[in-house]
Amino acid sequence: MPNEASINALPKAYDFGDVEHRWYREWTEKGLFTARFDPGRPYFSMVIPPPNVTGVLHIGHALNNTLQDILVRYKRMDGYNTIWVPGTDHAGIATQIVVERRMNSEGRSRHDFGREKFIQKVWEWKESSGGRIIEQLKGLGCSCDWSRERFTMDEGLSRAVKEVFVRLYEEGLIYRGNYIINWCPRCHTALADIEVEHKQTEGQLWYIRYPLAEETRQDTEFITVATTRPETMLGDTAVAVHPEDPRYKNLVGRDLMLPLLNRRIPVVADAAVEPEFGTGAVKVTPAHDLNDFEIAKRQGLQSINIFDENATLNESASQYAGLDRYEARKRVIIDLKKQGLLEKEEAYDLAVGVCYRCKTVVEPRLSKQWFVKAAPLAEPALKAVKDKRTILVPASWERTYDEWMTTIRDWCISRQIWWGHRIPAWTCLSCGEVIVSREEPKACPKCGNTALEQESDVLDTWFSSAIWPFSTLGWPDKTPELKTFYPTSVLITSFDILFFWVARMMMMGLHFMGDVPFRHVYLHALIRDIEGKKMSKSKGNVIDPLTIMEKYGTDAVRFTLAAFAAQGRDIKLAEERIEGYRHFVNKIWNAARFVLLNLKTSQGALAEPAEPESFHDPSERWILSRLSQVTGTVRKALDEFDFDVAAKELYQFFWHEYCDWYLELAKPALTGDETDRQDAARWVTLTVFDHSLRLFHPFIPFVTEELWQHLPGQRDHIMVSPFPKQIDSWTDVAAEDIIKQVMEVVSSIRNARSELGIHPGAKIIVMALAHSDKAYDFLNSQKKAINTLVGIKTLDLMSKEELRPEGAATIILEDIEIFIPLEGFVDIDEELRKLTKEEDKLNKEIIKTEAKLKNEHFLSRAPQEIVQKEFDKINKFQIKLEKIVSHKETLQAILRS
RNA sequence: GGGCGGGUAGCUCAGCGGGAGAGCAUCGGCCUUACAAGCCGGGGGUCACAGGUUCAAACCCUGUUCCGCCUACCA
Repeated sequence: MPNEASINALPKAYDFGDVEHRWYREWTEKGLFTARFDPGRPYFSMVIPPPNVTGVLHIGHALNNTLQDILVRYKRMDGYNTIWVPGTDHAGIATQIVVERRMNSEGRSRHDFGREKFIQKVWEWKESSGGRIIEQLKGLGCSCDWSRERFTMDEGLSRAVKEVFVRLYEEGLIYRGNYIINWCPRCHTALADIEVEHKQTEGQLWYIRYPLAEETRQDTEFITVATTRPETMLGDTAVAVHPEDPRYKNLVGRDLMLPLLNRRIPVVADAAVEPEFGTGAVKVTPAHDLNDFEIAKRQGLQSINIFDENATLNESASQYAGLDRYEARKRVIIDLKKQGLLEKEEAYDLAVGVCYRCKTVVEPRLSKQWFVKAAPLAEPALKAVKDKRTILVPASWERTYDEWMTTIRDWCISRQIWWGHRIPAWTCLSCGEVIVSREEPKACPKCGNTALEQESDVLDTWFSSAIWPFSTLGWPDKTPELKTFYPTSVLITSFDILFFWVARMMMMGLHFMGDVPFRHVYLHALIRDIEGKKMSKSKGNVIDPLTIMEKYGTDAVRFTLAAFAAQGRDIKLAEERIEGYRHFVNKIWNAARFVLLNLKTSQGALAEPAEPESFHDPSERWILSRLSQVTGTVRKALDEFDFDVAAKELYQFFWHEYCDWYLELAKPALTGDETDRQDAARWVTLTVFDHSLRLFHPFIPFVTEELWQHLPGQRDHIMVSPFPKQIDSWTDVAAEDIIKQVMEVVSSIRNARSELGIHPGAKIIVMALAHSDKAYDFLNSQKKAINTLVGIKTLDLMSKEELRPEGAATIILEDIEIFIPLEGFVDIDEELRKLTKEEDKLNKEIIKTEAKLKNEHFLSRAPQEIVQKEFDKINKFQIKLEKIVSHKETLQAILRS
């Protein structure tokens, strides 16, 4: 891009269309995203939360990755060795469902293909349609090191997964066993506890009579049990009561006849039974309920599995076999009613578990699965956060993290699907020995038999995600990446996967790397619609980032997300917000046009004046002072993950200080013919603009790069230019005070003009009376500036002796009075009304302040500077009040005459 | 049942001990040669309610109430 500083190069409005692609391509081609390994520099590293390979960019991804990109761009500009490792997740269940669905639409199932062929089909799908989200992340501007992109199923990561599994098994931290797990009848697989969502549902509690077996009946005919799932009675193997419950004490040990199936089941005593609930007697279905399973273990009861993988009743349910679970429920109730065994039916709310992928109601089911022992891994992970080796931001999540880590249960990691990391375990068909190994074993090490069968289950996708921070850096090899960039600096993710992912990475990172996987974890909020509801396709309230990026530009979307990313609060997003920030991007664009127009130059960089502070105008010293402060604020905010603070500070500064005031103040100097003044103004105008662009760049990379390239001087790329630093020598309190006062005078004149209904273009005369030498000097030196900003004919300074003009609108400031003489224009009654209003307000303030100052406690206990402030305040009020009263008298005199 | 967060301008939210703020919306006036996707100006709030601590409370404490979310094996 040539450095032609010509406004002709910039159209009137920002058209982001080709700009975004052009710069992204150039950044990539020049390898600017590639990790840096310069010795002697600090490092900054992140791994991306890998999106599902089936995924499409949604607004949550857009937020998550915008925040990451802001940080990494900031750190890269600030001189760090940066790496941002991207990649995707193989998403076992989700991906398998996608591919199966395609097959189903062709009337085939995965079983028609068989395991190997099916997996091949998934890979084919992945190559052709998967990873679309990667392209979308590029569209978002993400500066990931794409040369290091990983996939959880790629060769290296698969090797890491195998290594982790084998080591954990050898250490006794992975085991296999028969337990109750959550079974999804739709996905045909086990799920981990946290993969089950609980949905509050209106259900019923059915009270069923279980008759005592005939020969054991004595005083009692039956026991009534209460259940929300009557169909599971078909798998009952006992009824349990509390051992101390007097109602049932004499029944323990007797037999019941299980209705409908007429099977004998015993009454057992178990302390887990809550006598207060229901009837105090519980039906025990060990194969389909966790509690019942525990009771059965203690009481030595058998388990009867009554469901198949679809949650359809199997042959154990005899006459009910082949029925779906809900169909079976209806039939069971009808049949019980017929036999007079249904005592009553109550409405009852309960939380049913559903699969987090497909929302199907899960079925607790006894089966043989692989588990990770959680407690030994959780303990160091818990401690690392307590010791602040990993800092959670916002810190309020620590409590939740602690809670989860201390109540954590073993993690079921086996899944009965095909797409995923197949568990590296083999069973000897001859002696039953289980062999876990990195390589496929040739023969059983115990009996030597060569007939071995590999475990058909695959691992939970989160198992491979848990090692992402080091597997992506090359583990188990000792790579330079691993050495340079682990532990990663920050993980940015959404709080809803704190348990699924963050906690498990903590466990695995500490266990295998001996150090935490990240120094900071920044947990951002969820994006909701404007009513605070979760966005979902079914509700139709989704904001699609791709659509709005196309409509408003990527920069506008990014800036909006950053500006709304306040810690600890959900983001309610509406499209209008994005539109607002598009206007802002356009404002920057137009400011650039102005700046370039006034540089009127195709020359090289502007030289910095020898001693800027010595001859600059107050407006110039003021804007440089503000720039320096803002730079400090932005840096601090980014360092503390206050993205919204940084974005809003920049917005406010650029628009409402630089554009609204500084550029307006600079116009006369820029367009005038005093060379010195012009040079100074040009230098300041350009310097502040240049610094602003760089401060903005992490937020809005495209427009800033485009504009920066138009600025004069030799230019590389803004994304690798230094991030501005606070310059203390630019701080200038005196200049800030002057400009603050200019603003006050200007605003008050504009206000009066507007309220008087005077056309803004009318070249009126304004007179000003100073009540102090300081005020006089101020007016004298700044009258040109005031003139420029208000657009008046002249600002005349009055001497104290002069009479106040009659029939003039009057503005009373602290030690300045301003008159707009407009005979006939001024409504004296209206003026009096306004003055009285202001008088009342002042009186109220004075009374309030006086009360404070009369309070001995206040005088003795409040800090000295606060007391002084109150004295100053009342002083100021009184001076102003005097003038108001005096002016009122003048007006009243006019009215009387 | 337990935990967390929140009720501040019409809307979305900052502020979290010392004179109530922003953006958007709204109303009025301006095509002022960077920008009408703009400029200038205005109106609008017992900071959920009730107590308490303090010289001083939107801000700290207690209680009440309403709204979110997370968590939980009472069948």
